Amino acid sequence: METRQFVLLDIDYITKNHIAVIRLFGRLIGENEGSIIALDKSFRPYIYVQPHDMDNCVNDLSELKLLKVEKLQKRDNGLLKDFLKVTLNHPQDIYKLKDKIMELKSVENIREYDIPFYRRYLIDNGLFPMNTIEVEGKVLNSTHSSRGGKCLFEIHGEPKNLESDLEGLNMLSFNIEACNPKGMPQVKEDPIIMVSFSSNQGFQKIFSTKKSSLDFVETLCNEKDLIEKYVNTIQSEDPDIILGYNSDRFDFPYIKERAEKLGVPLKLGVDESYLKITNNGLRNATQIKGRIHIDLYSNMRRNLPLEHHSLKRVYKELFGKNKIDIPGNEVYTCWNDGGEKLEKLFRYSLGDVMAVTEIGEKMLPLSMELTRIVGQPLFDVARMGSGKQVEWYLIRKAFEYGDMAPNKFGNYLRDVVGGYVEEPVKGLHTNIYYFDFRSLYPSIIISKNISPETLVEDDSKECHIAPEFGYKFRKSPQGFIPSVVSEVLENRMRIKSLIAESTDYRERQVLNYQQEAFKRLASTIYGLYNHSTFRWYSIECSEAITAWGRDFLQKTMKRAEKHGFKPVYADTDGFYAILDRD
DNA sequence: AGCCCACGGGG
DNA sequence: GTGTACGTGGGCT
Repeated sequence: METRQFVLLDIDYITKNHIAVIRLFGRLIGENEGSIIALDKSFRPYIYVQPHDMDNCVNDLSELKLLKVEKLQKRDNGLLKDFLKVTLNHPQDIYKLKDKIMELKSVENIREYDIPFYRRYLIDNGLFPMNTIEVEGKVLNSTHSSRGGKCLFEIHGEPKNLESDLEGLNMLSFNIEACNPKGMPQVKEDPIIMVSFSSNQGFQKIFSTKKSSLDFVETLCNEKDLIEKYVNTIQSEDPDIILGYNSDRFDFPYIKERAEKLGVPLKLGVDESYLKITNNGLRNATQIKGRIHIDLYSNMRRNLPLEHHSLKRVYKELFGKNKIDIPGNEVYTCWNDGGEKLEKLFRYSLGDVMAVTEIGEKMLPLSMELTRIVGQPLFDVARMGSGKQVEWYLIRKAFEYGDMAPNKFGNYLRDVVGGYVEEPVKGLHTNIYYFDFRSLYPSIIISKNISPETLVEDDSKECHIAPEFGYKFRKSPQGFIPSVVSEVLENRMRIKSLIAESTDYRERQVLNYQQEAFKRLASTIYGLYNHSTFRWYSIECSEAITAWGRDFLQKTMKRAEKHGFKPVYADTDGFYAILDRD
């Protein structure tokens, strides 16, 4: 038996002899260097069955080809209930059998049937991507490469999650150029004329089909050679993270189609697998096995509230600097006229890709910390909205607490009355005081124990009663959502105190990203209560929170007025007031 | 006011 | 892929 430690970058499963095998992709740390693919054959897919009648249900299920059926108890909506854990051979079997199981008369419902296999694996094993994982087992195969070799490993026993710092990951940004005299390049006609690279390790290079005296430009004979060079560069640089700007929707689809046309295999994965473009709704997402492809454009749209998100605009916002710009419609003439214009095009292209690296270095730490909290792959977390991030965090918490996750609900949004607002009093005010609640809504969730399962009809227990609506929330025991929210806030406070103690700049930076990530999670949760796509959806919880919010704010304003403050503006969780000294 | 649809961003 | 799906703003009814 051997031990390996690695940063968990990515995860998927493959099928071998009809058995699903989990693959963990990682960057080795410690004595061994390079990348690792660790196989785990031991994990099986399962769902929960909620029976009408336990005995009949066990009987009915025995007719189906199932691996195992076990009775167990889980807390569901606050009550301990009996369930059957149904284990199957292959994740696909769930897709095939879930309707059949649902149709059985003895079955009331099926639960947790739509948690993807690799996510289930991460949750059940307590593993967090972008953390260090320790595995025991045997090396199946190992080869050497520029960055320390590749190791194929078979896991025996339980993988362990170790707390550790995250550093030394190789980020490579790329950017392609193509041009058309009349507008956007057309993939059917217009070849790729250059590919630019920049890494956080100082690698900077342009491959092009035209010559240049610039030392960072290397010339290839034709487009086919250029794309082959592109593949070779990714394999030799062997990045953990590949960055692009709008690469999900432009660079990768473009390069893929050109490569197909020219017959170049795009073996970009650490296992030499092909890139895969998946359709996530309207969006494309390009996956490369063992590397994390992040399209910073979507990240910027989510995290920077700007009027638009061109690379130029985002770069200016984050660094206050302008980069060399060539308007899209001039690329064609620069390329064809050559000379100084062409040199400028090369410099522009390199500038773009270097900007992508800079933005990545600045913005990715938050996504990485979020990944380490949410516990799903960075690739996924980077493409999730904050609502989905929270939901996956909660699904993991539910597992930890022994709670059954609710099923998905619906797909609509209900309008709920928001916070209390008083329009500003016109005029120039001096001597202004600002009163605000710290994390108002999260605090209300905790103090009023607002959770779907604490909402009760009867008066038999001690309850908090919501203003305006009269909804009753029992005072104890603490509800699922309130306990998660308080855990999140406690974590944030703990991290803030660590920041205060720490003297190491880098450590403080990481901690600061962590506390920001927790803050985002906490403040997102309340807003999800009125999204029917949220598994813990509850219109009553949503209404109760804002009702208490309005109540607290108005009461506080009245008390302030008694002490001589005159409110001039109020909004949701705070108000401005002037103090009359006359 | 509500519904549907296109767009973003890339050269 | 244990399939699923963005947010917003404008035009139209």
